[in-house]
Amino acid sequence: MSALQEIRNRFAPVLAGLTDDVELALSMIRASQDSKFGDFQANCAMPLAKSSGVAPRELAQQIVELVQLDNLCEKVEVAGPGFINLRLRTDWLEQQARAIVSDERLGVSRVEAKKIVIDYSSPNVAKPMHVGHLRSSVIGNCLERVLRFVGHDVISDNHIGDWGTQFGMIIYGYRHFVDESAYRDEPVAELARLYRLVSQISDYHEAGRKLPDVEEQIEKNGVLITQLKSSEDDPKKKTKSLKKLRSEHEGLLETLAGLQSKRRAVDSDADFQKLAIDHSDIARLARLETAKLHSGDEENRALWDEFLPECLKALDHVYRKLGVSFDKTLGESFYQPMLADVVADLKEAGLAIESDGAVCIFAEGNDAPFIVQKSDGAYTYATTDLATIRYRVKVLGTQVMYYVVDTRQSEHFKLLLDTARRWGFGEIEFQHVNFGTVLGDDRRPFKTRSGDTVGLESLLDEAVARAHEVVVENDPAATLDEETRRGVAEAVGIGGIKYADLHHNRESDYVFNWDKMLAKNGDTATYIQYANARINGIFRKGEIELDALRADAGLLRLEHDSERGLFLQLQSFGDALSAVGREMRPNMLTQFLFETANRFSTFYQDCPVLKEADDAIRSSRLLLCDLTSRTLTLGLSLLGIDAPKQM
RNA sequence: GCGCCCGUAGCUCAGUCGGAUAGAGCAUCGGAUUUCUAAUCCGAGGGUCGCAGGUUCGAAUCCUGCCGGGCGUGCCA
Repeated sequence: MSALQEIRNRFAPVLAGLTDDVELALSMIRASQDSKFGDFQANCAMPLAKSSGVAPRELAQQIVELVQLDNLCEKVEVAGPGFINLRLRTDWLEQQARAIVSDERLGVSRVEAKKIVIDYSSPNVAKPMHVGHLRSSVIGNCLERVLRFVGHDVISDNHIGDWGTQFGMIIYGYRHFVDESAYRDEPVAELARLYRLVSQISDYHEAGRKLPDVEEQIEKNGVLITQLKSSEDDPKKKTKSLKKLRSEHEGLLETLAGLQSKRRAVDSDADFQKLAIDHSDIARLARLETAKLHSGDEENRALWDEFLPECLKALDHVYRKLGVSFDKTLGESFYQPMLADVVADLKEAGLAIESDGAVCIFAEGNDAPFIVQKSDGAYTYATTDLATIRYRVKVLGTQVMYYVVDTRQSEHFKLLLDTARRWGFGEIEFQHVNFGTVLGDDRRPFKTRSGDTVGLESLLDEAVARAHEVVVENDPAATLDEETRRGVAEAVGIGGIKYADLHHNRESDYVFNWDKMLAKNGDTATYIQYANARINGIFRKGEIELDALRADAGLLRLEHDSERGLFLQLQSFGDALSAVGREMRPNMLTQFLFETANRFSTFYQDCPVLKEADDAIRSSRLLLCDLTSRTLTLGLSLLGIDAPKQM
C-alpha cells in the first residue's frame, strides 16, 4: 500500500463524520507540489468548513487532532487558509520497503476486476499502415497493459477494416493489372501496388472532374474578395469576412494543388496516362466489385479469401516491429452476417426510421442522423459498430468498452454511444478514448515532403537506424558488440517513438520531431533507459547477486535526502498506475517514470554505492538501486518500451 | 450557419472533479568529472496563463462575452 493510500485510510473515519462524500474529501489529499510543505497535503478542510460553519483553520486543527497519525507522520502543520501539511516518518518509509522488495508487483495492489474490451489500432487492411495508426496502436497498447496489470480482465480487439471499398479496388486491380510473378513472390507488396495503382487512376479521373469546379470557385472567390475590399461595409465586419474569404481561398488553392499533383502523377508518364485513359470508369467498376463481394459473388469471395491472410501477415509484420499484439482481431467482415438483423432490431425497437431513403437514428439535440443503412441498401460502419457492441456484450460478457480512436471521430462516437444506450446497453460503460493528430513541422498533419502520408513501417525502421547511429556515437570504445548495439538501437528507436507519443496529453495534437524523440537528454525514453542501464552497470561491476541481495535484505536506510526522495517516489508507483487507469492517460505514467529516473540520477550523484564503506549503507543503497531498476523496467514495459541492461 | 476542441516561458509541452510563490524539457548563461557509464548532475535568467468581465476565502482550471487558431458537420471509415 502506498503512503498516500495509507494516509487516506487514516483520514477516512474522521472525514466520514464531516461529510457525505468522503471520497471527494479524500481525493483532496495529495502529494505536495513543493517539498517545503511536507510530503503530502490535505486540502479538504477549506471546503468542509463552509458547510460546517467552523473557521477553516480551526476545522483543520480539529481534523489533525482526530486523525490517528502517530506512527506514520512526524509533524503535522496547519498552514495558510487551512492546508494540512504532512511529513512522513522516515522509519515508517523504511519499514514499507520490506514489503515492496519481496513483492513482484512492487507493492501495487489489484483493483476489483472488470471485463474490459479495449478497441484500438483498427487499420484498413490491404492499405499500408501510416503514421495515423501510430497513436491508436501505441496509446491503446499501453492502456491495455496498464489495465491488465492493475487487475482487470482485458481483451484487446483490433477492429480491422477488412470488408470495405479497398477490396473492390484490389479485385479490379488484380483482374486487370496483376504481375503474376511479383504476386507469387511477394503477394502483399503486389497487392499494395495494385491498390495504389487503382486509387491513383481513380483519383486522376476524379481530379479531372473536380478541377474545373475548383478553378471556377477560386475565380469567384477572387471576385468576392475584390468586391468586398471596395465595399462600404462596417470595417470590423469587413475585416472578418475578408479574413474568412482569404482562408477559404487558401484552402481552395491547396485543394487545387492537390488535384493538379494527382493529374501530374499520371500525365508525366505517357504509358501511365494511356492506362488511365483506358480505364476511365475505374472508380465505378471498382465499387461494383465491392458490391459483388458483399452480395456473395463466389469469384470475388474466393479472391477475398485469398487476399486477406496475406494482408493480415503484412499487418503482423508491422505489429511485431512495434511490439503490439491483440487478443482478438475481429474485423468488419466478422460482423457482416449480423448487420441485417441489427437494422431489423433497431427498427423494431423504434429507434431507426427511414429518412430520404436511408435508415437513420436521430439523437436528441443532434441534427446529423446516424445512418445504419444507406439508400442503396448497403450498411455502414455505424451498423458494424452497433453489431460489435452487441456481440461484445452478449457473447464476450463485456462490462466496459474503450475505443482508442482519433478525436475527429467524436461526433460518430457520440451518436454511437447514445444509440447503444437507448438500444438497451445503458449498463455498459463506454468511453471514446480520443487523441489528437500527429503534426509535421509546418503544423499540418504529418506528411512526407512530397505530400504523401508517412508509412508506419519506414518510420519505425528510420527510428531504429537513427538510434543505431546514436548508439555507435556513444560507444567509441566499442564495449558493446554489434548484436547488443542492435538490441539497444531497437529499444531506443522504437521506445523513443512510443515515448514521444505517450508523454503528451493524448487529447493534444503534437509536432513530430526526430531530434527530440531520440535526444539523449530531457523527458525521453532514452533518459529513463539510461538510468536503468547505469543501475545494472553497478550490479555488473560489483558482481551483485540480486536474489541474495533481496533475500537477506536488511532495512532500507533513507538518511540522505536523495535516498528518501527516491524511495518516496518509488512507493507511489501504484498511485501513478491507478491514475492512468482512471483517466486513461499514459502521460501520467511517463511523468512518473521521468521523475523517478530524475531522482535516481540525483541519488546516483550524491550517494556512492559500491564505494560506500559501511556495509549496511552499501547494501541499503544496492537495494534502493534494485527497486529503482525494477520499477523503471516494469513501468517502461507497461508503456510497451524495452529497458536494456547495458547501453 | 451549427457543433466540438484549443490559446500557458524564445521553442515543444505538462498542469482534468479550483488550492499556497503557475511547472518540466529544449534552447541560453554559469558551475561540477583523474566517474559506481557525462546518454549525467547542480544552479541562473526567462510568464499580463489570448483579452475583458463574473462566481469564490482562493481561478490557468468554473460561467459569460470578445479576439485568434484547429477539427467535424446526411448516405467515406
